[in-house]
Amino acid sequence: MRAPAPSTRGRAATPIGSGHGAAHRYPVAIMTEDRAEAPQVPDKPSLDGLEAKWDAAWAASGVYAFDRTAPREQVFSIDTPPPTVSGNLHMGSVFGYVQTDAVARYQRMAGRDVFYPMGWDDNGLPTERRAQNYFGVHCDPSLAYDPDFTPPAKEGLDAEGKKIKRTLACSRRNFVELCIELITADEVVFETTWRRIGLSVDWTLLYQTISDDSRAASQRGFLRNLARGEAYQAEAPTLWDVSFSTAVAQAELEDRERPGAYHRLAFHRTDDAGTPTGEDVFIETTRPELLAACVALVAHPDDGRYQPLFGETVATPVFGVRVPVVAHELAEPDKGSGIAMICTFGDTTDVTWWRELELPTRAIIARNGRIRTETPDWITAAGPDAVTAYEAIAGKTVFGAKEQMVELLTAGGELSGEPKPITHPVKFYEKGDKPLEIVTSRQWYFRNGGRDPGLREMFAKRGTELEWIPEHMRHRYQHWVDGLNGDWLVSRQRFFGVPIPVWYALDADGEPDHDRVLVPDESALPVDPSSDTPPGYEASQRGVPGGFVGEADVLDTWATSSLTPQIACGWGRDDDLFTRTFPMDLRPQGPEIIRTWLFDTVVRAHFEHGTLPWKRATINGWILDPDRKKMSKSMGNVVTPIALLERYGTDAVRYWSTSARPGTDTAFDEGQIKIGRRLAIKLLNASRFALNSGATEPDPALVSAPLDRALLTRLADVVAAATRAFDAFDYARALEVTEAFFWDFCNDYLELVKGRAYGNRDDTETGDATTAAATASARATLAIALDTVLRLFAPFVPFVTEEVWSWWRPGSVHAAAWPAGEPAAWPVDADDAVLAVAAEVLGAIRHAKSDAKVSMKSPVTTVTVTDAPERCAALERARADVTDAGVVTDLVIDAAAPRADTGSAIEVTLDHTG
RNA sequence: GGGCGUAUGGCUCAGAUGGUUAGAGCGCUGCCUUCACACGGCAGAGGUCCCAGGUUCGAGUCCUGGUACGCCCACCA
Repeated sequence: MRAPAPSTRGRAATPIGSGHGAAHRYPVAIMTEDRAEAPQVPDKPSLDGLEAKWDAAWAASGVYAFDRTAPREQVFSIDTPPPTVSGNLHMGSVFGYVQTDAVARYQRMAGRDVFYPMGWDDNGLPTERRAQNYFGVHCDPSLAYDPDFTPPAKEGLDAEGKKIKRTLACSRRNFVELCIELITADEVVFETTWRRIGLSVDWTLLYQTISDDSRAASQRGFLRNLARGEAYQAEAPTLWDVSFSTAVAQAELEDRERPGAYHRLAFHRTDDAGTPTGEDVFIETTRPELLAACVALVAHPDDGRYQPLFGETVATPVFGVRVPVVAHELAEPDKGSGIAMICTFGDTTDVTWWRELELPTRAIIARNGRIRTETPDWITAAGPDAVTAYEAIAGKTVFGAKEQMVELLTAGGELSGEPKPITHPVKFYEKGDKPLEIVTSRQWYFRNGGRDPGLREMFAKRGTELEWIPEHMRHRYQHWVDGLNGDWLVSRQRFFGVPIPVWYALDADGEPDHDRVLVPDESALPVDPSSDTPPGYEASQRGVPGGFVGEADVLDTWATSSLTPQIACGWGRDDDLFTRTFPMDLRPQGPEIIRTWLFDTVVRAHFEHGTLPWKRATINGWILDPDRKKMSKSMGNVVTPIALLERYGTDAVRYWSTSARPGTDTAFDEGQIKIGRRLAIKLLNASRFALNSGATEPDPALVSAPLDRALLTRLADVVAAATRAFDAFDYARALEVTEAFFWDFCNDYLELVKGRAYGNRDDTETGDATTAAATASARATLAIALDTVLRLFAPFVPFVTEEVWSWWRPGSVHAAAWPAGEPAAWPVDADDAVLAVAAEVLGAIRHAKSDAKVSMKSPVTTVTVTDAPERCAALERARADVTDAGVVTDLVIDAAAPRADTGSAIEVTLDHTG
């Protein structure tokens, strides 16, 4: 029987590396010679430089290239999260991406054609922000394009090398050009950085979310949604970030605890004629600056204290505007005074009340976050005092207006007591640093079930169809879907993004008619409505009565990101590729973007294709930030991935990442990285030893010694366990079982067979007439074990395994077959008792030597082993190996019942003569 | 306020369907300058398995109720 050839996959059979490992040499050549061509084992193997060497080799050989001819069932496609191009790499990214890469490498070795593209998420706010800081500019879309525009700064510094203080306005087109200039340079660096972590992505499939293809896909998706009625525009109160001057979606919110204060304000009851009766109603508010925007007071319908007031009107303090007192279940009797003022709009509850109670709109906050400067008519109607009061706050920031209002209230005796400081959650845009305001504006929305229970049910069902790893992560999806309270707002008043591909017809007065939406032909995509012309119009009609105007807004970055499966798989661009890769097999991602990226992607695929976008999602855990530990700041030793990669090597960092269970939060632990490095070094040295012992021919037919058969028995179990684990996407378990085997292999088996493998055992003394066969058995077993272990480790530590592989094996280990099927051809015994007992006895001998404080190499004249008969029999079959490894002259094996007190009785009598 | 997750030696973590003296690595201690590896090897010490009840012949493992931490969601008066 011959060794099954490691099946090197056709496309990857190209020799890689430097001059050895030629594919033609195997398996033919080794079968015709006594011994394979000598492996090229360095005298001093080292991890240094392996990353650069093998990254280049892999790129040259195309070992990770996707084979576009593979049928769908053979393909494993991965929807890699496109990282935001930021110039540096975060620990969390390394963590998650490496875990996915291990799965990808397993799938590839297991025979799947892995479609594993990478993308850069370069559209959107982060890039805008960086362009502003880097070039010292900001976008003013009202400006005309200046072809000769020169930004005032580079790297945030002006011509004299000083930090710029004020940014210079430029046109939208100039601004976009600068953004692209920035990311183009960054992405070159970024790719280099990312290649450093050894992802087996096919870099020729790299995409950008701002590229023409992505913009076309995003716009096509939008237009299809529009045609089917899944996209619509509406004038509605919208969460608004005042510093970025853009609307934001529910998914982009976060609460932050902020200090505030309850102000107790006196509203005045009036008689039918509007004359104050002298009775006051007190409400408590944290936002007195919105008093001018008050449209009603509200209390719970069952609240006896306020029931007499329902239907009455009261006069607001300071302004004297008359507002009704209304009832609504959302009002909480035990919060504050139990009655609240409704403003347009102080918070989202106000929006609910305003909508459900059909209250008027009296907005006073402008989009820049300041109080509107023109005096509103309802203030004017309230009289000259109200106007004077309003003028005192007009144009002020929210903060300034609040101070002013407190003064006015105090002056009028309408502020009861001192404001009571509290801490309360305030909504922020997750990327912003000022509280969100709510303004009314026309925006575009995608339906997502937030306002349609039937559709919400549909998306909930999609969530149950998806396979979640770990399983409990599906709750996060479910809760998000259950908690949706509005459709997905997708328009953004930003500049560097995918333009919403529509125009509006202008009426005879030159005003846009938003009901007459003009759309481009799909073949014209991508379009920019600010410079392109809608079908049926001339460019000269832009902005003139009867002509058209382009939509100025861009799409939410998630509106494009939610199409990454379509973008990567070539939807509408490469139908052949699309049918081979979509729906995808795997979406790996972080838990924090289930509500955005994952959910939105499900929504888009459902609308567009009527399917899930992928079969399953793996959700990685968090890294507990080292900043939370006391060390980093005070000690000043902030750890960056790059520094760790340089210090310990990529394989070591990958080892740490893949040690963490799927979906499990993990504390950053540099110690674990050191262990990874040690493992990599151990792989080099153990391999060197095995190969220098003549272990080059992994031929199971040569394996005869009981100890060797026992080792392969255990290895077969390890292969099976690792395969099972990987099939369940539990890479960490696969690593664990492989690693455990490897250390035992080094510490026990290697020591036991050392002498035999070298072939330096003396026939006359051992009385072993079959020394040659025994030596060949040891060597073959070492070769099989090494060959197998390298492949089992390859998904985790790709560099060191490839290095060792190149010493003696053809092709790339990453194109080699996963060894799942090979143990079937091994001479495997029913159990591994021989190895277990031999290792135990060797351990006992070591223990005795350690207690005696003598060298492990010091000779022992007599070792007496008393144990159960079957265990003694097993030991007998490895007698020579044990005496060799233990440097024992006389091994006495005494078959007896194990002693009651110790169970098994291995008794070692150390009788050393040195 | 609701949901999810986590709580195991100094540290980081394993411990399917409950079953002999609870495991690993790091760190610590002692020993071995061993010819693959001192970026090594051998050995040792170290644990009320968060708390309180319960089910069971038997619970780290199941149930109930707490506590602590993390994350997500929730209408910011």
